[in-house]
Amino acid sequence: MQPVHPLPRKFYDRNAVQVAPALVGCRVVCRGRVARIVETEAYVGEHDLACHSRAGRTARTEVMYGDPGTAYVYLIYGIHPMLNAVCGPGAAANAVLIRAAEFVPGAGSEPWLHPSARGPGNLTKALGVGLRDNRLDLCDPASALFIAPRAERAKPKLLRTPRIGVDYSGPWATELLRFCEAGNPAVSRP
DNA sequence: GCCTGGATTATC
DNA sequence: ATAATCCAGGCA
Repeated sequence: MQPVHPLPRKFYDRNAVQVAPALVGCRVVCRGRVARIVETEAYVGEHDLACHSRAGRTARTEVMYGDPGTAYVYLIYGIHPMLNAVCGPGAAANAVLIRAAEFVPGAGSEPWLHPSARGPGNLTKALGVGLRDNRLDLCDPASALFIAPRAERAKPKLLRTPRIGVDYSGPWATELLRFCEAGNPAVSRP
């Protein structure tokens, strides 16, 4: 078996709208558990009214201005950690939210406890991603958390839809910035 | 300091 | 439809 190696920093050093579709099919590796990404969302910077960096540099968003390829993990509703990958270009404060992934048979991961439990909160729970993982370098193979390229050759068939849960963001609520693998049952919603 | 609300989920 | 649960961000 080839050692699974992380995507390089340059992969992330571009707009989230480019990175988000490219991450579908890639594998999240967290402390020995592996999951194949099937759903992502792009948050495209300060002008995006659904993006946390709309507030500019703050204690929370500082990580988004750091190196592309850094993990941005935050707590939503006081309950669920959300996993993001910081994108660029440079310090453009873009990020991709990893919303759903599927169990990979024989890849060292365990099946999800509840196959019906989907969505970004359940993903972090299943993988063991927590707030302590905020600011981890996703490009470091020694990192407890990183993302590896697609195992399969073919690019997944993608569906493009508005993002989930951003109704407050006015015109940005309808932008087609969510990318799902077509027909995959692990996607949080059709 | 105080107040509001959220990139969600499970349950009624 | 709504509670759970807590912190970031805005404003005083």
